[in-house]
Amino acid sequence: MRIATWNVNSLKARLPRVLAWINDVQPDVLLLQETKMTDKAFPALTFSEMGYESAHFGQGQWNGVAILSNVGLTEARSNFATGEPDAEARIITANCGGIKVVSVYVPNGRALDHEHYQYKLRWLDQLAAHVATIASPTDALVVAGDFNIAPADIDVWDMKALAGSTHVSQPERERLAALHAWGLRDIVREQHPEAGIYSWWDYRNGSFHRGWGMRIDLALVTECVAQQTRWSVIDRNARKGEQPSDHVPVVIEVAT
DNA sequence: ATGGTGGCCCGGCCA
Repeated sequence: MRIATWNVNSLKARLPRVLAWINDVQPDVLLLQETKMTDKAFPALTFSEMGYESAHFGQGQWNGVAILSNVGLTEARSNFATGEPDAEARIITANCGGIKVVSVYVPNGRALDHEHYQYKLRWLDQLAAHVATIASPTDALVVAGDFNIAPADIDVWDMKALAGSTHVSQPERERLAALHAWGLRDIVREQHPEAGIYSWWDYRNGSFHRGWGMRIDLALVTECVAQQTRWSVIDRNARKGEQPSDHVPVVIEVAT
């Protein structure tokens, strides 16, 4: 089963590229983030014609997450399964072909001294609670999306340039470590220990061509999924050409 | 590095 995650930065603006990418890569399950549209505007029929069932948790102008699947899609659930429902559309869960998948769009945080950063940390705590509520570490589970966290220094182009900013701070990295302690593994990093593999580059300053990127889009998997992951890739080519998202897809191939 | 792009929807917010 081929499972992918992609922050598309507006599904409306990105639809031609998303459809072309699906035809090219043929994912079985595709997790989307930042659709930036209402549920009514979500092109479910277009995906249906391509053989995918879908579930969308939209908000409109901002955020919005979705799951597409051609191996079945049941028990779709928007928002957190426990605690206070989040006010924003950032997480959706479903069962797809025997694997439970969660599409997440973690808050950006903006700045360490910003109120939004505290929201990010609280949101990550809620994510940990959500995961523990919907699954156990022995289940087949994939939690993937835009985490807005670079797990380690190797995941950014220059730590000096990012000193004191979000995405690399210790408190958010500790939240990620808590997910690992529960039983989720960063399978892409395990399979690709080298430096310089990024999933996001700023639109500004020619960051992509300068290699100024970060690996902030993650596919976290439980042990049984990790053992079955044949290969994984960050599809850097998706950042090239006309009207790219600033993020690229992350793909894992899981034997079933 | 800190706003030079790009998305939302039409001046400013957000990433």
